[in-house]
Amino acid sequence: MDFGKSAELFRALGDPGRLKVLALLAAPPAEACAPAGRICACDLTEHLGLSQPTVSHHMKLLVAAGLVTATKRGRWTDYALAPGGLTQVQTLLADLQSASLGSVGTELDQPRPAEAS
Amino acid sequence: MDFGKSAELFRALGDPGRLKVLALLAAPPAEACAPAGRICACDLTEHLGLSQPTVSHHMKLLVAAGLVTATKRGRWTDYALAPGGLTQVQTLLADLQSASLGSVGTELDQPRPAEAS
DNA sequence: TAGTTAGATAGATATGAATCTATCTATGCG
DNA sequence: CGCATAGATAGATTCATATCTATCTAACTA
Repeated sequence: MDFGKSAELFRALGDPGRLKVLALLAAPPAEACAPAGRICACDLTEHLGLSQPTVSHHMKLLVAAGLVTATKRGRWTDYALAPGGLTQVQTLLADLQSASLGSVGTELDQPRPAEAS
Repeated sequence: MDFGKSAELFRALGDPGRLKVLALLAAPPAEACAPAGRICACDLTEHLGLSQPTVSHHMKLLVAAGLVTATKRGRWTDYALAPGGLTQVQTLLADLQSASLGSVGTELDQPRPAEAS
């Protein structure tokens, strides 16, 4: 298990707004803008009560974490749950719990610059 | 679903060192100090390669998150996985994925002081 | 083509978080 | 009881992160 990568994934889930996005995407409300099963970025600001750049920032993180997909549609961007994204998280948890981790002692990546100083 | 509380739980998992602790506790190595199935705080600094106060800080977060239990044994403190702790995380994920969330629109707690300003 | 709109990006700011040294408190031992 | 030890806490530092305003880029429309 790559603790560094896993930690990144959990950190992506560590914001209430981002959790709300995922919940919305799991059961997308019918909106006029987006095709069925997706949510248009233009609707997310109201759902989240945050400014447009903030929403964009959060979505960027979710996409980078592999939890969400973004599809451009002209001016619009539609977001959807990435297939297998949350399942990957569940797998990480299962692995963590079963400790099927091989040589645990050497698996801690050092992704932090501060540790290099 | 309480997104604020859930986010806290995921944030607790969002550090590679803390993930490593959980993995160690899932399959505790046989140490001279701790009783079987647990890990003594005195052994964690070496496992993690961090200073004692840093380890203490991390363990405090894991205990507060309900993922780990701490048991004083004289001068020593033994840590173990909290029963149902990681299972709770799995449940949150399952809930998130199945979107059995009731009225999603009102569930975002506002735990952040910055939002009050 | 000029103007409008959607959404990403840049930059600033305030807050949060990981890490360390130093210190304190509790426990154990001679 | 004085000293040693374990581990929590305090404080400082550095880096990360959430949020906003402003701006840019791409797409659309008249």
